[in-house]
Amino acid sequence: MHNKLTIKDIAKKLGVSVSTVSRALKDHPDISEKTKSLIRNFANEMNYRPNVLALSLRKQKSNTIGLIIPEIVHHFFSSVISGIEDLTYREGYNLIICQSNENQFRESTNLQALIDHRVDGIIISMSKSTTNFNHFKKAWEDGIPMVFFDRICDAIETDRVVMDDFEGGRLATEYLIKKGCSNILHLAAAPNLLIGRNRRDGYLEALRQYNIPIREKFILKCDTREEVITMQNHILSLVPQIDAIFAVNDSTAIATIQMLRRNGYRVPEDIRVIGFGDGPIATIVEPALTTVEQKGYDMGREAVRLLLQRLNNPNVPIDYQTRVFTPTIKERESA
Amino acid sequence: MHNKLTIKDIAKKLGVSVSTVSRALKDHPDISEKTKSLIRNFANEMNYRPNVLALSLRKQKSNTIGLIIPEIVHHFFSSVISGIEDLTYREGYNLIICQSNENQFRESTNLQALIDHRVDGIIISMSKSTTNFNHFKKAWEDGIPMVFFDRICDAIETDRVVMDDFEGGRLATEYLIKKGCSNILHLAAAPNLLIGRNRRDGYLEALRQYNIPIREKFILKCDTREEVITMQNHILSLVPQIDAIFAVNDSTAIATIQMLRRNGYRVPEDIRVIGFGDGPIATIVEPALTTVEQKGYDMGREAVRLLLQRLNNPNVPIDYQTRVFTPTIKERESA
DNA sequence: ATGAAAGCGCTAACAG
DNA sequence: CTGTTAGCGCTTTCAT
Repeated sequence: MHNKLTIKDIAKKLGVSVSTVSRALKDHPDISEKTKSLIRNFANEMNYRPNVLALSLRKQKSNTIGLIIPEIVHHFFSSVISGIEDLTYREGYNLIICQSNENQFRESTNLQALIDHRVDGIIISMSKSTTNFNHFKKAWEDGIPMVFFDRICDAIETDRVVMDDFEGGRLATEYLIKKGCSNILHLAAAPNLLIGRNRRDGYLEALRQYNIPIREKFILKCDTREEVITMQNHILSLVPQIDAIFAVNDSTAIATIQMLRRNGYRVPEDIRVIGFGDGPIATIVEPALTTVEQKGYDMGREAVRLLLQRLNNPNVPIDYQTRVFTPTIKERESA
Repeated sequence: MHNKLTIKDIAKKLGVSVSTVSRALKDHPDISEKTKSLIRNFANEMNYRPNVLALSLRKQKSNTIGLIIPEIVHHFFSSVISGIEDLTYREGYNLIICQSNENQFRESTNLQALIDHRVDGIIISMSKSTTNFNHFKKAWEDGIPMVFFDRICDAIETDRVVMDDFEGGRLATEYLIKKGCSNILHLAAAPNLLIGRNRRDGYLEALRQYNIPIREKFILKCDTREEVITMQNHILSLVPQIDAIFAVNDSTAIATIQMLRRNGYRVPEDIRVIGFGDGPIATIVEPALTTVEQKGYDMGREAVRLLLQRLNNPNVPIDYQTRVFTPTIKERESA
């Protein structure tokens, strides 16, 4: 059963003290080469492995970082995880992943669990349903390093990694305008999500820049495939007045395109459609989706980098930083 | 900084011994209701949280389960993770996730890291490139509970959760045959992957069952979108002789459909195409993909269930079990 | 009903 | 150069 060999066992077997073993194993200069190699060889042969738990307890540092993510089954988030995992692995950290399922209670439980596990730092993307930030505030007051990404919490100051959603929204809209569109419908996210607000504000800004009147009826809360179906009639009723659609995410954009085509409209000839995200679905649909590119993998790595910077310089106060990833348009066929 | 309150602090503050605090906190019958509530209330007020690390060290049990997965950015795997995460969360376990990136060395390092962390059990889906199983064997000999899912390792005996890929392949092929096809091309996975072999064998079995001659040239190693593009000419050269295609996974199926359509073939009228997996891309493509349904989320939960069954009955020897998820055809438009 | 003390595996003063 | 000792925070006999 399990690898039970401890440094105590080694010490006994070799007739030395535990501290000598401990030191030899970590190449302490005080130990003679002779004893070192003796101990080292023996440890290797016996396949000795230090007990990480004991180490963490002793050092008050678990060498683990925690991650709270709304949904794992989501291309953007899974790419972020992938980026995070790659870098933490390389740096010798472990990763504990929690899923909030877009639920505030669970998010708060997860946070507590990670703190209980004495993780060295936490990377978070906030749940959609979170409106109360006390759990974050408490963690912040406890002094545990946190970096938020994508869905940041503006109620507390931390390191952040974000897309410039405003610029993304502006860019997408400008792209449509430059293609000659001026009646642009925006399928928007729920207004309580900062990220959705920013994309919408970018949309508004582009309109303003090009002196295009803003019409409230051209902004619809509709950010899922299902919602497109539910709101089909409403959207269709607006279609005769519009020449383009900017959807807040790819799946909404794609659902819209399909709905449009089923109803006899051509994309992009009749209506241009642009999405946001650039997940795997963007390229396998026809027409291929023009969309705003979102670099999940890189954002994940950057989040880890910010965190490590803090963990590696525990006593140096570092100003909170915000890394902004400026999006680009991924030009394909739908717009 | 961090929550530093320990049971020792509480003991001192309240003028009792640490053991009394420890017992009170876990509702030991020996402690009087009075002291219990005294300690309890104080602990609550002071927001006491036990140190999980110390607990794990003491109990020789980390209450954590480990997961090694080839790639997180993959719909099937991320659904499995989601299922695993949901259940482990509910059962009060933590989850450490590692990504092997389809690389044997990294898989083996991950495994060692998890063991070092004294995880209570490990859930694994094997990397594609793994051909040497010593790391698994070693872990197995150490007695650490493992459950393999999907990409199982048949070199060692463990609990397993699998799709009946054979039946899936048979079903898919039979479906095509019943639609009147008899010249069915199979786009297969690399032969060293059990899962791919099984799907292929199912294909062969269906052919046999319906007395359709097996032609080697109708089995191509081609299991990615990229490979479809690379092999485009070869596939196209076979198309005049065939009336259907069974692809080993959805993305290959979809890439094939698109390639076919670009070359003037209609799907399903000229060629029927069926996939395997039923990821999110299956429904957003046109024609919607008929495919074999794979229940990642449920498989994830089942893997956890098997593991917990072992963890909760540590001294009861339980026969290794294999849970088989029988697939069904998800009928849509492409076949 | 409560306390003292040992120990989980390891590190790091402090001695010699 | 090496050993002794005191913890890290918690549980658990064994006393009382």
